[in-house]
Amino acid sequence: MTAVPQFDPVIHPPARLQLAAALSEVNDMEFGRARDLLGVSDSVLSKHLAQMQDAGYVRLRKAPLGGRQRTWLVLTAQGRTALKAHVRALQDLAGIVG
Amino acid sequence: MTAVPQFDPVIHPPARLQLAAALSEVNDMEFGRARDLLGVSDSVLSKHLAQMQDAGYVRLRKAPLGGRQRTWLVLTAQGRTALKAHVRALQDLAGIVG
DNA sequence: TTCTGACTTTCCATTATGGAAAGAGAACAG
DNA sequence: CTGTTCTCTTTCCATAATGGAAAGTCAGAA
Repeated sequence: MTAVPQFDPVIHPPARLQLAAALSEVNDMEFGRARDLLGVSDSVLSKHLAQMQDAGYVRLRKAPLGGRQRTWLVLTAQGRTALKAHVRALQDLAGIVG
Repeated sequence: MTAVPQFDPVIHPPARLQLAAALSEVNDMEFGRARDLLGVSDSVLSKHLAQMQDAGYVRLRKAPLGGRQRTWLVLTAQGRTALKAHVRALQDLAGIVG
């Protein structure tokens, strides 16, 4: 009996919403940069990424940089679509407010 | 070191965001109607309302209707401002996505 | 082989959210 | 006046989410 539109639970939480939005701006982003951007610990980012991967919204690409292995985060087409849909639902609210 | 904008924690959670948005459309709304709209129990709505009242975003007006006492929910000016600010932050993300 | 850097996973604490049930106050029935 | 009923509130509990610290993993450096 939920008369209101539901939001995507994978994307709605602040940390993941901000991450998805940030990733939508670029082709990819380094793990460490994303961690600093969100202001969370390694473990926390890693766990958020696991959820987003399970949903198929993010893909991790591991490649060496400066000798060391680094992880690059990429928003998938599916992730971009989900983000757009979520934002559209929010914009509907925006429209309501005027 | 949070480089991303923060959302209003009182308004961001789905249930309260939807409630705030719904209240922004009308002058007031009956408790029971809001409860059905959100699809939650009396106790849950009551608790969400308590948080929104603490933040000064909602005011409860008790008045009789059909003999019985009813509670009407009203979004305060402060609540409307907060909702707008929150929505604007979300629209910035929307802009990012295109 | 050992050490390091860069994540990942486990462990634990805190907080949020939700429902059921008990409470509280007002109005109605008798 | 007393007992009920209606309409929320508050309390009690259970579950899930989120976060950090610390331990674990793995590839490349030394």
